[in-house]
Amino acid sequence: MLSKKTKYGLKALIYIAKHSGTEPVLISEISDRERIPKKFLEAILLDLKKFGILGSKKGKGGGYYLLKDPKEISAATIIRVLDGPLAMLPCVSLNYYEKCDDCPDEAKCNLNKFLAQVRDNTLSLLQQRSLYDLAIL
Amino acid sequence: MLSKKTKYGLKALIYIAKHSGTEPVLISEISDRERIPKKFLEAILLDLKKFGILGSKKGKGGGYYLLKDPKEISAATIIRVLDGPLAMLPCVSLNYYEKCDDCPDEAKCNLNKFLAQVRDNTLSLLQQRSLYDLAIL
DNA sequence: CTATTACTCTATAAAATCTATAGACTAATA
DNA sequence: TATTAGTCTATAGATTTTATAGAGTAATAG
Repeated sequence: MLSKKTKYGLKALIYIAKHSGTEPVLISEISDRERIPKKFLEAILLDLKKFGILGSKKGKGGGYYLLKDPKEISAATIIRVLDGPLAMLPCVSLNYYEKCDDCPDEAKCNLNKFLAQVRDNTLSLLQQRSLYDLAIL
Repeated sequence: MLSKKTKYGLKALIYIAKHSGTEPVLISEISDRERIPKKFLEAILLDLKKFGILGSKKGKGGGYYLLKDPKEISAATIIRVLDGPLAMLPCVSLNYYEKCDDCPDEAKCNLNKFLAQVRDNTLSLLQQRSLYDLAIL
């Protein structure tokens, strides 16, 4: 399951994508409309900024805005940034790989082989869906 | 990510499937061979028993054994029993459905539509893979 | 019938992660 | 220079995860 953080982050990005105009979008607006705790949302948007998905501007007329074309931001990227690995185990993660303590030989591990298939299967869908797709869906 | 509980449970089931003979398989044998903490494994196997996947026998010559043909036990079922919902959010879960507090209209929620696709995509793979497949993979 | 074996049940608890909230601070604009 | 709006640091309650301990119960062998 996705964490609330990730769910909130996805909703916020979709909201920003839908409301991208000349002006940046306010945290408080997103918080109100999407019913996301404001302080929590601040932290989430900051994460998305650190990763280079969002930009921000302070003061009046400020807010958050997308740094890239929504078509260039994949669902896989967003979920990875907010939720961490997509893979079901660290030993099959492409971006957060870690060896299992208990596994003597990964190449012979049936679970590893199976979960690598699951990863490929999930990834193929999440990589081809962009924020643009999510916003118009 | 899957919990260690689920990972251990899957490994244990694969081990039992591979070593199904006339005699049940000992907890301590699985624990030793698969390097799973014994007391933790006891609890996990008990869960799998409560759900009807495993049977057990006490005393000498006792242990755990599969109650069904490994071909009849899907990966989806195992993961649901041990890890809970496969869906990325409760609002798209078939077996553990729960409405979002913050969502005024699920039918109009883009995230809901998208994650329902992800669920179908994952499910189609997990349901067609059986414990038999995992054990021979 | 009793010793041994092996699963069962209840309780407990440390550690990690998740879900926030508070408040002072900084930058931008009018 | 007042107001607006994002930034940063700290903290903290709740929940979940990952176990461990130990007494109890059922089955078998001899």
